[in-house]
Amino acid sequence: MKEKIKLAIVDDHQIVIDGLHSLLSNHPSIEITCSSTSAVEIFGMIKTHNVDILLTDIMMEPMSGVVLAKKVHENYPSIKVLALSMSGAGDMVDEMIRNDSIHGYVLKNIGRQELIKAIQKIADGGIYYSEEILESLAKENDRKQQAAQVHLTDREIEIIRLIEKEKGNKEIADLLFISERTVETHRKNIFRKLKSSSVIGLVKYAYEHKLI
Amino acid sequence: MKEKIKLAIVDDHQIVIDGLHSLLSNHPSIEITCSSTSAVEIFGMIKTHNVDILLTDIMMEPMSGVVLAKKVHENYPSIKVLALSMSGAGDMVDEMIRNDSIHGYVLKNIGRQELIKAIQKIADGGIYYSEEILESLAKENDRKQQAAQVHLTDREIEIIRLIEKEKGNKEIADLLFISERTVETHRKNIFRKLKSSSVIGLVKYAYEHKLI
DNA sequence: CAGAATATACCCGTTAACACGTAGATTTTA
DNA sequence: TAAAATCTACGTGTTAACGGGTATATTCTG
Repeated sequence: MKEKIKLAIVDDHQIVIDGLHSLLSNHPSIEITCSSTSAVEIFGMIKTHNVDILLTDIMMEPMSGVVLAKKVHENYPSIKVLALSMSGAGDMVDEMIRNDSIHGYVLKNIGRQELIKAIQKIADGGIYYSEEILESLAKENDRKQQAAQVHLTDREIEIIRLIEKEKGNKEIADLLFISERTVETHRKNIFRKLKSSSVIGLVKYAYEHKLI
Repeated sequence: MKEKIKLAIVDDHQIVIDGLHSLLSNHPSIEITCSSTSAVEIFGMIKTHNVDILLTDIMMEPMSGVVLAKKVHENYPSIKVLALSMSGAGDMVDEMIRNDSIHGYVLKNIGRQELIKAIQKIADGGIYYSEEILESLAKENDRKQQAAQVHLTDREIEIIRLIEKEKGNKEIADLLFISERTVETHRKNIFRKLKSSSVIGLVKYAYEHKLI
């Protein structure tokens, strides 16, 4: 008999964890080794638990699944990540795929069969993206091509979105695990590119280009 | 032995249904008689299935849980409704409680114990609202009362528009032939009224309320 | 007419934001 | 492989922005 696929689950809604648990735990080739409602906590847990695949929600506070996936990929490159999302929030998918931090992305309206299929495919070294995700990925690409006229990088857009949420430089630095100086540098570069000189210009740009 | 509590479940995410199913189906006093990912479908099903309590998600397309609960209450007044929500989207809770269309409201980060407790309490003719809901309900009330009092004066709107045009306090003062101190005072008053603490909040408010 | 709302104006203190530089490490692209 | 872009990071300043007050004249409104 082959080794079971070892899963870690993180989702800030306990009920979803329970649901996934019940759905998957009785499957012969799948084993859930740890789960948590906190991204920070699960990051600590996968150090000591055996984990092949991390099943993570995307929209989580305070640490998003995007950030978690990246950290996991950097620190435990052998662990695969399957992202779960409520809606096809395509914003971040693209970035995650590019930096190889995730190996699959599915919506939560997925069925049991498809979910297991996705897990097995990823465990075998493959990738899995649901139809809806591929669609919204295409849309996101269109949007980016338009935004390319002003050449804002992914990182810069990420920072604009945080600025728009009224985060200070220090907060942004903490959220992205970078130095406050770096945030200032990004901010300056954004100002230069948008020919603006205050956050107001950024927010206006974000609204007009539907970045938010 | 007492009659089992008969549940209907609707949530547009199959995974949540499966989760709830697994969580509740092995409970001795609970029985799930039907479930669906469609509000329309479940409304048809409860006609022929025995249902004591309808467990429904709030954020659903195309028919929201709010509408569904209301229709169920009108057509089958004996059926109790327990609403489930991802986040404490307090907007609609208030309305639902007022027209008696729901008997309970919990967040999806609820645990198994609490969920069962809620179901049993409602089955016994009681009501159940989770702490978070009660809190966000209170907040929502505050927000509404304050929002009703947000009467920005003409002068203040004039100043918001200039701020949005990236004018500094000094520029605004010169344009309106008033002192820079006065502009600062207006700004402070606006902040106070909008419960914001930076220009970003003002600009967002202006965009959202089509002041510009 | 009395109270509320509005527009005006000032003081004091803190700090986050922004200007202008420089520069190494990594990744992408030509 | 060389060049370009991106992300990272630091130093040194200046100042506009913001929080906390107080206060007066005018207009609106019950």
